[in-house]
Amino acid sequence: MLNLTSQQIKVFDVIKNHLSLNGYPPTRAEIARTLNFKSVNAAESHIKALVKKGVIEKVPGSSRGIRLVEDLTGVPLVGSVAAGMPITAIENVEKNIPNPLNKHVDYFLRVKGASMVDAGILENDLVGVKKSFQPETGQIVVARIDEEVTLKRFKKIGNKVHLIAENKSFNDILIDESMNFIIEGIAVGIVRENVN
Amino acid sequence: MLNLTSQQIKVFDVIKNHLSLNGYPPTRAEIARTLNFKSVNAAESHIKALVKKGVIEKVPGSSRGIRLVEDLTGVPLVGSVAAGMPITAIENVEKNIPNPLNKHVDYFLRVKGASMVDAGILENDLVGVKKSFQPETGQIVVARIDEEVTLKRFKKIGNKVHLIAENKSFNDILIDESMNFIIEGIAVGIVRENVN
DNA sequence: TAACATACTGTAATTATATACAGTAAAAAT
DNA sequence: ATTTTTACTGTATATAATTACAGTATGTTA
Repeated sequence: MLNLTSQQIKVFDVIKNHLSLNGYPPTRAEIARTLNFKSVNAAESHIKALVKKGVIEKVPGSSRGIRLVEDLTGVPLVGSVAAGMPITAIENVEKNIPNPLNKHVDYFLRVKGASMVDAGILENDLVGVKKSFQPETGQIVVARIDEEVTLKRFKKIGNKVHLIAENKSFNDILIDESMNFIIEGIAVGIVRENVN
Repeated sequence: MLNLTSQQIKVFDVIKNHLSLNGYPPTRAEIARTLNFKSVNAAESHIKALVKKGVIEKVPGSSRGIRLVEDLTGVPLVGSVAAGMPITAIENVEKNIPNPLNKHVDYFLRVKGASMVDAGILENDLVGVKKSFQPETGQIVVARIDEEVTLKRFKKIGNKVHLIAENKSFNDILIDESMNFIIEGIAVGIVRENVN
């Protein structure tokens, strides 16, 4: 997906949007119209460039014969978060997965460790996360403390934030001023790819 | 989806398959070729009938301008199973949901009760199920005992089948000849639509 | 029993679409 | 410094595609 020029990205997005809106790809003329090209050949040339760069495929002779190479539907799955990176940085994204939850999900995060087993969240589960900075007490949140990303239950007592593990063998965390602390989002669902 | 004739179903399936294989709908000529019609107008007439019956939409003047009205992607979600019905009978299907699991799922079944909480499977979780009649010991299965559908861990000891609940307050079930017993499938994944 | 729906074949016309070729111009890579 | 890539306009053409019209035949509904 990299190495695309800004114009090529525009053309790519027109194709992508046309597909999701109409259920079939646009013609050269439709692309040109959308981007105010006065010649259909402008679209054709961009399509050739996109094919050359491997992001789309062409079916020669076939009307609307354009296919997206990568599956861009679904929600990014973040396996582990590299230090100093925003969670959804491309470098962290393993793949895209379809969203089965009937609500908005910004990303899925793979759970490390067993700190939430008593809430029915196991290691390697994928937590559907909605970006949010104002969780309510009782919600399960994705928090970042000193560059480490963790899943805990959020509780505000007075104006102190407690992060509660749902596992007797784990200690709760009390946030204080010395910590580099931020709420990344709220857990809204779970996907488990394996049951044993 | 009902009231379609067998030929109309064939045409509908050609459209559906062409979409999933190629990413765009077929032309009249492609439909005719696939079904060995000698006239493109046979396809055109069937398309008109399908539009009239409300299962597809046409975009007039647009090449390949065919849309499926119902979203047929995804996997059926079965809420509860009516007595005497096969699990995936249309009557039991709540809706279709996209499959986030990287493997084949025949249907999702909504979990009733808390018998599997110690395996991290909570009430109202959606279990992704693959149809199978030969589970291995240790696998979590969907079983039907005397018309009741239940989720348990399968264990074969000698030639006796035990269905183990993963919850101390539940008793295991030992299957005997008097029971009307069948294995419906194997759990391959979980989707939880709500976390609290 | 008439009207309508199903299920096609066959022809034809208009329009939709892909795509090549000929240019121009500027930026980027070699 | 030259080649290549990007980014278009403009023209043209062969073919892809929709869609109407004219039939034939059978089965179903009113």
